[in-house]
Amino acid sequence: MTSRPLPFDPIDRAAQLWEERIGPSSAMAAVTNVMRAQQILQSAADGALRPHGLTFARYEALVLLYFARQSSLPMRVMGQRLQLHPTSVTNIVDRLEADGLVKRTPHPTDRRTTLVEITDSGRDRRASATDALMAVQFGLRGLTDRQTAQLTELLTKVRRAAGDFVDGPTETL
Amino acid sequence: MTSRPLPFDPIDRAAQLWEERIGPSSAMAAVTNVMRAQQILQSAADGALRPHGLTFARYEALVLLYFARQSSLPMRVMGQRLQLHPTSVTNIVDRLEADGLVKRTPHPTDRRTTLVEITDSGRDRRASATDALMAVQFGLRGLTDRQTAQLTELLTKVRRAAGDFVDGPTETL
DNA sequence: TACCAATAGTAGGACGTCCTACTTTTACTT
DNA sequence: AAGTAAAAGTAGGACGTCCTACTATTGGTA
Repeated sequence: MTSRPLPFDPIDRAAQLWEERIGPSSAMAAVTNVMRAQQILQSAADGALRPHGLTFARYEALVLLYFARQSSLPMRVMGQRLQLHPTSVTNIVDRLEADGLVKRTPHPTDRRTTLVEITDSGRDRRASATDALMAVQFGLRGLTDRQTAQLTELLTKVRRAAGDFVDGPTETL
Repeated sequence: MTSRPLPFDPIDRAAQLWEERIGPSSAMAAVTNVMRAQQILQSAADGALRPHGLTFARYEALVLLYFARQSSLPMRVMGQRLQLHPTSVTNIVDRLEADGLVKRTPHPTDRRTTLVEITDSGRDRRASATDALMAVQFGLRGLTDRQTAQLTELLTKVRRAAGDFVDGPTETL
């Protein structure tokens, strides 16, 4: 971000000072770690996607539509699945549509709803972008598969506790 | 973000579809989890700080200056410690200064350098903001202390692998 | 000493995220 | 049937992050 890497971990350093001068708080260090890790992963993913004219946010939207049965979804549903504010979905779809990767179509029965459909060009782009992302492991390095799964597990707990989702009746599939 | 929580975990769902249609990739789920967890924590922290007129980014800067020996640091050093781009530091300091929480002063010997010093008002604000953040555990819930430490450990590995810092000669303290 | 590279910080712009406010359409309730 | 509440999207704006480009200053070297 600024130049050479520091010869020490600034987050760990801050955690130590925090403990000395304010008091014990494991949460502080964990939260700061999440913040910084997110930035690193985002940057790595965006870097890998840049040659393909995508950002990670747009890539996720593209994948979501690729997975959809009709290759299309209402904007509202996209927002729910991607956990994004409606205005963020508008923003992302605007850009994807400007690039011809998706197109908006009216919902057949509900005139409030706008369907977003992935185009052939969008499918191609998703494929090549996926290759690029997998080539760099989504920017995630330094963990074994087991540790990666552990990380997912811990963060899923956090998300659940935050009310991000509720374990429903039967599914999950 | 959009309405009621989903009755299933959208990230886990996406991971399943990913595995079915693209192939196994534990990294994808982990990265998405980090992204979303960051957003949740950021939102919680910002929410707790809003009544105090701060964001988490500005709060971190304030704490950093509070920890500094002379209560002041060059902008460049702030960027290194907070792992921010120089222009982000400029942005944050601009806002803190506009609120009277910090002030810019010239470096005594190097006229290129700008020192940022926390004001008395800034100290007060940091104290009350810290109380607010600790009251909500920095937005982090759902983990035991042990799991929180584990999360920190895993993410530190990720950051180290990304070259975020290097274990220097002797220290860490 | 004189020049040229490196360093510190800022300006302007792109993105993505959120929020509030607004329009249109649908659903519910009386 | 009418009227109101809820839902779907969008517009405009605030923030924070990055990037590129630029100015001012310092440091190193020929």
